[in-house]
Amino acid sequence: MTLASILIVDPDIKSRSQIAYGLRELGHDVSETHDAGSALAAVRVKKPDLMVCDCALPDLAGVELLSDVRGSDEFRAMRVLMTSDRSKSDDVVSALKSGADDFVGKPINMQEFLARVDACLRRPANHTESRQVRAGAITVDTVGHRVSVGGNFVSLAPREYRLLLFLLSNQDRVYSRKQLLLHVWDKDSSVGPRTVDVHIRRLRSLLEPFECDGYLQTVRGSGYRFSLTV
Amino acid sequence: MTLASILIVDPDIKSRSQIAYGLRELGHDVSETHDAGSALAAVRVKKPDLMVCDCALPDLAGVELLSDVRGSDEFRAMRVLMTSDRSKSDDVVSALKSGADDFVGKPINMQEFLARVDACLRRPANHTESRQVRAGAITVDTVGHRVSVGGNFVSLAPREYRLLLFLLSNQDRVYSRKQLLLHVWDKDSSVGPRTVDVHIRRLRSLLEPFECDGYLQTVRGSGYRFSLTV
DNA sequence: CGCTATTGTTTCGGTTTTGTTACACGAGTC
DNA sequence: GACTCGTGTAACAAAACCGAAACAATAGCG
Repeated sequence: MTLASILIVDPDIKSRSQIAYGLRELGHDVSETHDAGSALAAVRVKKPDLMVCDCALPDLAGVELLSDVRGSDEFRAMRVLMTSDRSKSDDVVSALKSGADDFVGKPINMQEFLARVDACLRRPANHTESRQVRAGAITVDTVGHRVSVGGNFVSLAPREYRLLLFLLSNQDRVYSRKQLLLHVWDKDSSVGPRTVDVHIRRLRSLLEPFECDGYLQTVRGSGYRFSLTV
Repeated sequence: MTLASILIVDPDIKSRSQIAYGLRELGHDVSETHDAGSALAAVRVKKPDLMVCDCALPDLAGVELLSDVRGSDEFRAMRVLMTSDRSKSDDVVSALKSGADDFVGKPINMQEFLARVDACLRRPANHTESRQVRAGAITVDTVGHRVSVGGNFVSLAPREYRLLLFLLSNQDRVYSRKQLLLHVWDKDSSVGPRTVDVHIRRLRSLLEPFECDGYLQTVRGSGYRFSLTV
């Protein structure tokens, strides 16, 4: 990643333009915003490789913006380098703990800053997707598309997999057949509601050898629910 | 990585013991050395997860020790955090450029230091462009573009090689045909998705004599995956 | 230029998956 | 207890999907 798209979030025009200048010198594609709101908008549009963000923003703490980004599936992989006044030494710790890739104190030493930016971009993305969804003995590896129950791999048909994953990620909630069709089947598919029953049954019989079939619960008159408690 | 094995390389007893104390407080397994020579020996024996190394060593520049480590296949993955007197501002840049994972200036702010150590350990190993990629009996030499299975060299066509290497370096992940086309074929090439099937098949038949064809797994409805576990 | 290795396409056939339907069962209600 | 509605179960047929193989196009090489 030699040339990157970088977003600077800093309310202070002076340091913002100083940073922007240094990065543009190196050929990076730089955008600038002054608060968290416009930063989020810019992130959605530009999908930058790196966000350089000050800890003190007018509308939201920089660390909270960071948490927001790390919490979203879509932008979790984006690198984030936080900055802050050197006097506020707590910021370093809280920024790094919240998942910042690096931190640079102000006033900025441009040589160091650029070296750290480079290092950030060179590194493989850190905060990768959350892989596993778990419930009791059941584990679903969403990246490897694998399901294991009590350590044994269980092979599921595609639709069974999607159904189980959906129910597992939304435990303790009842879904009507119609709702399940909406979420697990294609939105426009015209499939009879009894189809859901059949798939629930198939899932149950697959989970039965491990005594996990009870987690798929029928709610008479309403639909189905996944829950560990009876 | 909550508890780590950490090696401190610093000629100055004071800062060395200060650092060691802070790390031990957190429960890490800490060793100490004072120069590059004993550091290399210690690295070989202890295989630490992280080396904290000062830039000014009596027998060798800290940055050169870093380069040595990064140059070896065996220890490339070790994290390295460099330290140096804050006045010597060049050190930051040269350390990061040489592949340090992070840098902290002295005098050390212990809170910041520990947060940065944590961040280092949390991150996936960075400098992993190792010469060899391995999985089970399969070894891919990325420099010599050679593949051996159980000691026997296997000759692969270019595309087969790229496909195998890609899947091997991303084990246990399912890739759709589209994704594979994106990664293994050229980004804009308009190639039919079934082409992937054919290449998977060819790879399988090449691996079959060594009973490794099972590692290339079909995930019905989703794509393919390389995995050592069935 | 001609040969060969590589690469992509297509077709065919078998298997798995999937939705439907028919029927049995069982809980709740009167 | 009998009736009814909703659900469980099993069998079946259609559709989707993948593996295998044959074939065509292309590139590389002498």
